[in-house]
Amino acid sequence: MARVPPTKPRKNALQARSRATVDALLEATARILVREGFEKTSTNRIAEIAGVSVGSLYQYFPSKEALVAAVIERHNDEIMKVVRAAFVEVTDMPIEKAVRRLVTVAIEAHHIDPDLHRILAEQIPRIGQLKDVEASNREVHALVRAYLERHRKEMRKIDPDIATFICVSAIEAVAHNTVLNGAEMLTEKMVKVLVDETTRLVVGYLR
Amino acid sequence: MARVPPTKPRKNALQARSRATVDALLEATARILVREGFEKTSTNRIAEIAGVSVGSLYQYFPSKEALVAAVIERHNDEIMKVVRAAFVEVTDMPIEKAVRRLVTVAIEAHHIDPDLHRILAEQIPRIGQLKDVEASNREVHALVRAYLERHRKEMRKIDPDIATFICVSAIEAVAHNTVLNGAEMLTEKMVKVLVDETTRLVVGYLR
Amino acid sequence: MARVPPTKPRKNALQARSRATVDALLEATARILVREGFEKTSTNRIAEIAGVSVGSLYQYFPSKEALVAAVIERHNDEIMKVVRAAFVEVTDMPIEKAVRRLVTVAIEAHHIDPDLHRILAEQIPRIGQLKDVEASNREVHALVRAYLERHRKEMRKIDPDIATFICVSAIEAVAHNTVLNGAEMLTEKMVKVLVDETTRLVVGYLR
Amino acid sequence: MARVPPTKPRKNALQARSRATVDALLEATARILVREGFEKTSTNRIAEIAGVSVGSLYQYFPSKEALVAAVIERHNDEIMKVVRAAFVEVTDMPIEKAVRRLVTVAIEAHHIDPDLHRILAEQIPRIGQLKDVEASNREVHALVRAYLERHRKEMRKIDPDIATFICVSAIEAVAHNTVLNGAEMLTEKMVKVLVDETTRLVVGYLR
DNA sequence: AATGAATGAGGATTCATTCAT
DNA sequence: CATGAATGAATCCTCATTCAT
Repeated sequence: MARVPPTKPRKNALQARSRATVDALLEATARILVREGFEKTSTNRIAEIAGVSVGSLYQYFPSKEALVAAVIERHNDEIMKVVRAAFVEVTDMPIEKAVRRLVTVAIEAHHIDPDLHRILAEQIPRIGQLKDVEASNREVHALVRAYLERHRKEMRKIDPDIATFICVSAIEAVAHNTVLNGAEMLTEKMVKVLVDETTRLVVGYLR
Repeated sequence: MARVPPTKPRKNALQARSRATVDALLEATARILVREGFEKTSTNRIAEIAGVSVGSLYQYFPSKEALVAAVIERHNDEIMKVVRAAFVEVTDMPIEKAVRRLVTVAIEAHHIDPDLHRILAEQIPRIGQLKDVEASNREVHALVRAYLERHRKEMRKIDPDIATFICVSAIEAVAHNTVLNGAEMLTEKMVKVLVDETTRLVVGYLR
Repeated sequence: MARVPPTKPRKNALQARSRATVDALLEATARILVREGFEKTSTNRIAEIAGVSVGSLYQYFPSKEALVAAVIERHNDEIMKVVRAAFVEVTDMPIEKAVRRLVTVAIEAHHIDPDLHRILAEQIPRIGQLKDVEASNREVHALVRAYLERHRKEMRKIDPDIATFICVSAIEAVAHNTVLNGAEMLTEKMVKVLVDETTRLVVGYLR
Repeated sequence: MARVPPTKPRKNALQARSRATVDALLEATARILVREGFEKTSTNRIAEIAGVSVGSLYQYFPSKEALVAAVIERHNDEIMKVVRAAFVEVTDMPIEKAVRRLVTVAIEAHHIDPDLHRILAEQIPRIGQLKDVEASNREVHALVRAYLERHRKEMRKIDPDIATFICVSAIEAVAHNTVLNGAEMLTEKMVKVLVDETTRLVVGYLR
């Protein structure tokens, strides 16, 4: 059995100073991750950039992986906040409007710190099972499924699990590929076209 | 400027013995990659598993990355062979039949050595720009686009680039997520359902 | 463009413990250099002899060359201290007495750790331009030149740069060849003869 | 006792083809030595540049050092040819004229392939005792000594060994430093001045 | 709590040399 | 004789982690 590094943060960092240190560490990790890549992200360098000693780093995080996991978690939380809000907003909307909104949010969410997003996407498999990310995935599926069941009447007859899988895959794929293909130079018009088309793709499928 | 390790193979290994060595190295790399992950894939270990000395490894590959790049290339070639054949087969089929065939092939192609596929998918960004993979992406886009233009009359009016982007994203997403979600325990029935649904998704969008 | 290893020390080692480590490393390097030669001087061996881990070595020196450079520098400093003192002492002496003193000091200076001196002399070109050594060379030239100008009246008319070049070359050559030819078995009497003759050579030339 | 690599050439290479191979190897070694330095001079690279297989290299030279030794020897021979001729020419000349001629020749000899000369000068100590070079040194001393004894009457009373040591040192030093200090940009006028001055230095000393 | 010096296993890579063909 | 593929010991260097202060 391969030895897997521990990934849970060491303390809850309730104190203010601790909190600041932890933040600095996460910030530093994210920055280095983006600028240098995972291989070159060393704990010594993270500590240095965070303006903290390595010793302190290990006071709060038991391993390099724990640090990266925490960064992933933080990023994931940000995205999920946006996503959850969207689902609240969308609950009672008719399919077409709802899908349009969700697609828009999906693309927006993928554009929160897109460089970091890209790097993290690569690292997630490496860090072992991120409970957090998996949970988020499941949550998204649940939310979509719930919406679909609630709006069953607007749709053709269709297995809700399959439909969820297909819809989530399609929307995520567009959002994901959009980040990859030069996230920066994305004009508003192009986003609109993408949203229109993806909405059509999904709605057409559900009806 | 980040220093990137060289990724071009060193010799072309025309002789039989050389060819065998190279093959053994690629096989070993693939196996270790799958079983231990990229970080733990060391050149010494690769050489050992390949039953070859490290020196020989470096005779043919200038770096660890070059080795991984070659494995990626090989895997990519296999996939592309299948994909190209599918497009030939599909050229004159009507949309519905063609999409169904292409979706099927996409899922099949992602299941050629699915564990390796998963690992490689993660490594591709790390290895720098793989000319090969990018070229394949472009080729797939071109093939889809060509098909769509040829069958324009069966479809609603639609920008061919956008349509290509959407279709490729959707099909790939399903295929990709299918590998990730336990490729092994995929029943024939489930595949059929997935193919049906994805076909519906795409065809519905194009019509 | 040939890649040249970095040669600047990494930290200034202000703390006492650091200082001790650095000293041990330099000492070890010097010893191995003398006993085994440059090629066989490996960083692992240096660390071992210094009673320190390789990691610590690289905490203070970015490369093997940096270590050797530091040893050269240290040796150079020792020599220059003696040489500078000699020039102070000599400023107002008449030519004959001054030259005699300088020749004596040159030979003595070359005999500070003569084995190390020999090895280092070989390595200096290999380590790239040692700012330090070049600076010392220039300084010696400047000191000689200054002396000659100050004592112009005791000498025939002569271009000071040429004279400096000739005098430095001659004195250094004798000192250098003396170390090479079995530094150990050098009797006092022989040294006296050498000093006498070299003094005569130089003074004869200047008058 | 340190293991020293063998330095004697393996065969006498009487055959024409052999001769050509050996020449190509020596030429290649010299070129790489000059262009890349000793560390980077590998036997594989030498063979490649020489257009010969490594195997063949080892047919003629038992080790890398043997190869370098042979290059040194060849260079040394060239220099010694010139030097010996000079001594023949000079035998019956009066001191002043003779010294002037010898100094000129010394400078010229140091400028036969000066880049190679520089590199070799560094390597000679590393290659262990080069019988050849030592012999040449002794021969030069003997030639000088012989000349001095023959012309004793033109000189003051002086121990011939000491005188030889001093003269050889002085002349070599000037020649050596001249190569080191930018051999390339040496004008004829500067050479003349150097010769004049060095001659004066040495003759002044002997008289 | 914080510090940062020290650790040392481990990994990538080179290169002189051999030897089967 | 020539070839060049194969060898593998040896080397440099990194970096996660610990622990005395």
